[in-house]
Parts: sequence; C-alpha cells; structure tokens
Amino acid sequence: METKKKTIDDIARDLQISKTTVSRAISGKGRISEETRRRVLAYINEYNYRPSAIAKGLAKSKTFNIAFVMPGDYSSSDLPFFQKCMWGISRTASRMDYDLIVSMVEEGDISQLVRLVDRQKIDGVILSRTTEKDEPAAYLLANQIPFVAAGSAAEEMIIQVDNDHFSACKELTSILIYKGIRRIALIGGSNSYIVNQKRLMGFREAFMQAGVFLDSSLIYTDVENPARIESAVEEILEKKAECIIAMDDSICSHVLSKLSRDHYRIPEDIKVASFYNSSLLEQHQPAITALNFDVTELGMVCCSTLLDAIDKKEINRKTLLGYEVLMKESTQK
Amino acid sequence: METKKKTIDDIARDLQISKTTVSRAISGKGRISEETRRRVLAYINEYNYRPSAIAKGLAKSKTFNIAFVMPGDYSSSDLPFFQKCMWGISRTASRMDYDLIVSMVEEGDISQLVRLVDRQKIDGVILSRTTEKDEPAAYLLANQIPFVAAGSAAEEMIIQVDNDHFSACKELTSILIYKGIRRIALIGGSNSYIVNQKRLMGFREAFMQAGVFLDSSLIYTDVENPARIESAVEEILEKKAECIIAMDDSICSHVLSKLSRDHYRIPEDIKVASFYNSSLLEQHQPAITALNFDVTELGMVCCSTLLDAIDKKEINRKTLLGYEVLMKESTQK
DNA sequence: CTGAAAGCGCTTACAG
DNA sequence: CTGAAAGCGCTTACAG
Repeated sequence: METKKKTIDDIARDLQISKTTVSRAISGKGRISEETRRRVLAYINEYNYRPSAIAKGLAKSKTFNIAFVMPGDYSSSDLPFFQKCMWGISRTASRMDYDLIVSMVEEGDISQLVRLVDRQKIDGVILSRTTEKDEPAAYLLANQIPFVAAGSAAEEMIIQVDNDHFSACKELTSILIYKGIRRIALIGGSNSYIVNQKRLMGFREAFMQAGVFLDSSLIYTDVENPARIESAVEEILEKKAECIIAMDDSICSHVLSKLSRDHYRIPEDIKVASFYNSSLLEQHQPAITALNFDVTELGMVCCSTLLDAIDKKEINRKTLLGYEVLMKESTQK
Repeated sequence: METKKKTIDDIARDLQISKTTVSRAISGKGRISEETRRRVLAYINEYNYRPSAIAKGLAKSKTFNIAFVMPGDYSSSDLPFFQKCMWGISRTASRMDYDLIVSMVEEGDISQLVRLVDRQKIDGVILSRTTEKDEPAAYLLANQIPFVAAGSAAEEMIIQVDNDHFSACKELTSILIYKGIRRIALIGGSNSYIVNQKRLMGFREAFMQAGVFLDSSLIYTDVENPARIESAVEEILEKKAECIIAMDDSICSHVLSKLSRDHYRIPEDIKVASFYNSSLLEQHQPAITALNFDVTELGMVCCSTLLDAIDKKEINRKTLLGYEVLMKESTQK
C-alpha cells in the first residue's frame, strides 16, 4: 500500500538519464537542454517528487534549519512579541526552503542551543531579546555560527535588526512636550535589556532637544514587579506629574489598573502613554497613546538577514525598522 | 583558526581502529571490548566530538525532528497554552535527542506542513488544538506520518493526549450544585473545538447526575466575540442566574469586565467561575474559581507518546491527564 | 570483539 | 549538453 518515496535514482532509471542530469534539472544549475529539463520536471510533477532535505543537506554540508532562541522566563506579556516574530521568521524561512527549530533557553541554561550546534543541526540562529551580557550571543560568536539578534544587542559587531526604539520614544516624548506637557514621569523595566536603555535615551533626548528641564526624580527604572509599579505611581502622583509613560504595555496595564482603582480619570487627572503597544492595551477605555511596531516584519527581516549571512552575502550589521506613533485619547489635553 | 569539525573518520584514524568500531562505541550497540570503548569515549570527551545528526539521519532514514503545528489564527489568550505546551515538548524532545520544528498553519493553508513532510524533514508531528474536520490530521493520516494530537481529537483512531476536561468540568459544576447553586449559566466559544464540546458535556452530566433541572436557556455556545459575550451576560442577568461559568479564561475576562462596568459585585450579586485558568485571571480580585491544567506536562506526554509511536512501541491511543479544581472567592456563598 | 564494504539520497568537480 | 565517480558522515549487515 505504502508507496515508497521515490529517489533521484528512480527518476534517473525511469527516464534513462543519469542522476547528475536529474539533479541539474531540479536545481537549475549547470547547462542542460531545455527538453531534458522539461522531461524531468514533468516527471517530478506527475509523481510529486521532492528531494530529501536531509540527503541534500549532507551533500552540501548544510541543514536548511535555523534556530529561534526563546527565553524560557519571558513573562506572558512578552508572548505576543515572540509569537509574531516567530511567525515572520517562519514565513520567510519557508519561502527559502528553510525550517525553524525552536530552542528554549532558560536562565543560564543554554544546553539546548549547544546541542543544536554540536550536532550540527542548524545553519544559523536568531536570538530574540538580548541582554547586556548575552550568553547565547557569546557562545555563538565563539563558535562562529551565523546569527542575528532580533532587537538591539550591546556589542556592535553582532548582526542586529531592531525597530528604532530610540527615535520612536524620542518622537512620542517630543510630541507630548510640544503639546505643553512638561512634567512627564517614566516607569521602566529592567535596565539590563538593551531596549529599555534605548527607550530611556530617547526619552531624555526629547527633553534635551526641546530644551526643557527634565526632573530626573520622575524617572523610575528597573521597576520589576507590580507592587513597585504601584508605589512608583503613588510617588509620581504626589510629585504632581502630568503624564506617566510606561516603557512597555505590561507596566502600562498595571499603571492603568492602579489609577482606575484610585479613581483617577484619564486624561483629565493624569495622562498616560506607553512605549509599546499590544493587545493588552488595545481594549482599554480610553484608548492609550502608544508606540506601535510591526513585529512580524521584524521577524521577516531578521530571517532574510540571517539567510544572507549564511550564504555569505553582504549584509548590514545593523538594520533599523520603523514605528508608528499612535496618539490617542489618553494624552489629550 | 577555525578548527574543522572532527568526523568519525578522524577518530578512527587517530585511534587506529575502524570507524565501525567507533560507531559502536558511541551508540553502545554491538559487542565491543570495554577497553576500546573507553578509549573512544575518552577521545570523544577530550575533543568534544558529537556525531553529525544529519549524517546519522541519512544513514538511519530518520531526521530526529518532530514538528509542532501551531494555528496562525490563535487569539492572544491562547498563547500561554501554546507556549507552555511547546516548552514541555521541547524539553522532552531535547532529552531524547530530537528537535522541534514549528510549523505555522493558517486557516486552510497547510503548505508549511506539507513541505515538511514532502522534503522528509520530520519523523512525526504534534498537533495543537484540533477541530472536528481537522485538515492537518487528515493530511497526516493519509500520508502515514506518526502524529499525536495535544487535546482531544474527533476521530478515535487519532492518537491523542488531553487533560480530562469532561471530568474536570463535571466536577466543578457538581461542586457548585452541591453548594446549592442551581441556576448556573454557561458561556462557551466555538463548538467546533472538541474541547468545548467536552466541556458542555461535563457541565450537562453534572446536572444529570445530581438530578437537578438544567435550564437550557442559560447555555450559550458559539459565543465568538466580546459583544456577544456581553449581550449573553445581560440576558443571563435578566434570567436571574446565580452563577456564570465561562468556558475559557478569555470569555471569563470579558464577563468580568462587563460585570464590573455594570457594578455587579462578585460573589454577592453573581458568582463566576471558569473552565480554564490562566494568568489572565490570576490577578483578578476577587480570585476566580477555575479549572487548572498542567499544560507543560501535556506537552511532555505528547512528545514521549509521539516518540514511542515513531519507534513503533506500543502506545495508548488515548491518554487522559489530570486537573485541579481551584475553588476561590468568586463562587463563595 | 573487530573491520571492509555497501548504503542512506543527494551534489559536484572532472572529463568528455 | 551529459555522465561516471567520488564524496558528504554516519550505520549496519556480513564475514571473520
């Protein structure tokens, strides 16, 4: 019953030609008569032949796999990011006949990634979320495995693709400043994430450029848990800030629930904005001013950059992608 | 600079033995003297040699890859499920020297999966979330690719691993009934998901077994969007139900926000429970009675079941995993 | 216990 | 334009 998979040998025999020729007809490389190629292609089409990726891989010393490294300790609010990014990578990879292997890396344990490299199961790696001293990045660098970071990496030598968080944050902040909102507080997560450092820089730069005084006591970084977010909000309110910017949507949603519980009205009593947009905030009433990034595109660009790197094509060390500033009711004057 | 990867030939030459012997020492198959094996192992250890998975794969006609099929059209509330499940699969796979390839399947488009099968890149597949007429399942069945469904599948012939949603829903409902709560409403999502059918059956069974009248007009199924959830809640309140059970946490969170907006107190005015627990509900005040499932375990069991199937070991067509009933304040009398 | 040899299904100089 | 042959790095009957 089970029709054995055809091989290139079967085709050669059936068509009375050498398998070299069959291979050439399929790959399109090397000179081959138009007629022969047609015959082969017709045959392949009829029998739905597809070359074995693994045999091809062995012959070419490639795997046609790339790995996507996901931290195991993401918070659930990070999931949409990983998912969309993966979606973009996966689509682009597919199109280029590559497949995506996921490698979960838990705090300090990169053994899954090491296995992948040791056993030579991958041609390259995409890192999602990189920290200042990034273990996977260091490992891959040392082992000369091509990789690209989805998101900014600390070291400039790392190939990286990122949305332009710095400019985005700067622009959103600038807009608020020019609307006359001057006392703006910022609540941010871990400063060991490069992206949070960029966000802070963008925020600062906006004030600098506008020549407006920035009250540093309104900046809260490394705010790691809900309790600390809430106390930060309390302090900020005491300090009579006009606006709170949350560095990401998870922080923002805590800010919002705290404000709602304490019966503050947005934007009348206090304005709120977020440096990151997601479905978490989408539903909120009133709508929240936020930065929006196309994460699927990020994934796609990462993937094509990686594939180019694998093929030793020329690539940009650093690619910066766009952003959208969504001005909504929450910052209305 | 770049140290070329060692091959089994290098080892054989350096150790002055045949590569057959080296292979045996590594795999542990076949008779081999203790001393020879030690020498090989020592060498391997010193040079950190790892056999090429791809060469091994070609020789054994295996890929040591399994695919995890993720629907592209999940809602963001499903993400934690996919993520945890994937985490469980990935860990177990790793341990058995398999790797996980993700295959995204968008509505009606299983081309990514087809490619994987055609190019022989995988030994088996894990399906997450199966519908009544499941395209991927039908395709894999037709192509005789081993696969297991994470979650209940419609056809009994499909190998499936699932939490026991039926018993769980029945138990939670029974507890509420025995507490004297009789007018219980149910709001459920798409009935084309097998899991939602099981939930409904469990709910019904609890009433049946308790011999309590079930007002069918309090059952809302196929409630697909927030607007419909809200109108369902309104109707339910008009019908003087004492409790609302949401089939999943996404529905539940909409129910909760609707109730909160209309100033209903939980549990005083109306009780609320959910047939699914997640971080979405975790934060809620008051705490919500819900069913809890270990999704990581589900992933692990799926994976080991699949690997057994691939190795033609004996396996159970159907494995039912446990659950936890979390009784909280939201259903307190 | 050990090895020579064939084979897994492709690709690719090399020669014609 | 086409083919014979070697090679990618393993495994595994088969023979000793």
